[in-house]
Amino acid sequence: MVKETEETRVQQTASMEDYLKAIALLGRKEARATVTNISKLLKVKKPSVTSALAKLSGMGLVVHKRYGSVDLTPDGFKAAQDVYHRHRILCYLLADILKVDPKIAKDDACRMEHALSPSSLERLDQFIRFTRNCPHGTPDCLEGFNYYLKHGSRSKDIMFRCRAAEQSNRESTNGVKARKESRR
Amino acid sequence: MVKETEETRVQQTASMEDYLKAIALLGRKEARATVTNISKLLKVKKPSVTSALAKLSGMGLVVHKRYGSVDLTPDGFKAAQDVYHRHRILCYLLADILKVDPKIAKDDACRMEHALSPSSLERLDQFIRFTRNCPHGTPDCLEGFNYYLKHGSRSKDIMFRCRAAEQSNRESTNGVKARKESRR
DNA sequence: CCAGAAAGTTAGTCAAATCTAACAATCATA
DNA sequence: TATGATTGTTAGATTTGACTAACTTTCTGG
Repeated sequence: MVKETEETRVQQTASMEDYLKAIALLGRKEARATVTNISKLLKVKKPSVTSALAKLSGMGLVVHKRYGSVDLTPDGFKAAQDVYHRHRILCYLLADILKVDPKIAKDDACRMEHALSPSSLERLDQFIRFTRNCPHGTPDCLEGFNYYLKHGSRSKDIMFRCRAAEQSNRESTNGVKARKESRR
Repeated sequence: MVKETEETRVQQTASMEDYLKAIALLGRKEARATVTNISKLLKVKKPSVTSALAKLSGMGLVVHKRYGSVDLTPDGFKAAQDVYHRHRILCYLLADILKVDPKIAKDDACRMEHALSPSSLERLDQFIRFTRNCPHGTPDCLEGFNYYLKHGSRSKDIMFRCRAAEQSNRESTNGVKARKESRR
């Protein structure tokens, strides 16, 4: 018997993930998910959309009536949510924690979201939750970092609260990974 | 007159960046950068390497003597350094700060490195430097985060040092970016 | 030195994802 | 309700980056 939380999640290509995300986004606004709208949003030509929809239909992720409506199946919806979650998490890290310009943060997130593994996503999510659920507001670390960003050095005031603790600092990972396996 | 720091850096594709990184890596070891070695490292077949080298030659990033040596030009070296820097920064974030399994961290970094803009890289770099140059060791925030990761909740002890401070928390960025412009 | 092994290349194929041009369906309104 | 505009599709070309099969060059040990 198979676990019910079965993650049979077939890996989408970056392109297909973008289409799913766009469809989900348009679907929940006044703007309907149509070939033309998707085309405009992703800045691709309409035939590219038609062809992508055919592929996504084949994978059972959308239902596309010829000359008609475009809808996500439950699987498609889940997949889209998944991409969008990765997107939001990356965006938050970049824009809100690291103070990258929001537009650039969004663009980067749009590209990186296709490359984030579940494990990394999970940890990033935890980290963000950690920085947000401090009962007194901005945790020291972020406050300190914001100061550091602005002035180029640490605030003496914030700094002295820093504890002594050793950090094992391994220099590992030679930095190259097979192209083949790094595809999604 | 043009600025001398002219960043005429032509955007490489992810694939080309991988080749550059591999060549740089092999170049500075006992293992020479040869077609066969690059092929093994990136897990692609040799004809793919030959063809990539032809392209990189055309771009003036490597010098490849037929049946012979493979060397980075100064530009190629710079480009390779650049990719590798992005790689190390992402790896550090994932593995050392977020405590993602090193192998997974490396794989993720290998994919995300192609999508990180200079601005985000810069901020990430600053953040990491910030977490490392604390004169007393691990800054509170990381110490606190490590505790949080292990126990699922904050350490009361660490927490009370957290300052009150308001955080303006905008929910922005609708999360879709044109595919076209998100290519490199 | 020369024969087989190893390394590298060439030529041609394939798949993914885009594009353009031309056609077909639907809509909107006069 | 006809007709022009909008929307969507089909067919076919292009690009990128991989692959296989077959060939050529270089190296190496007897």
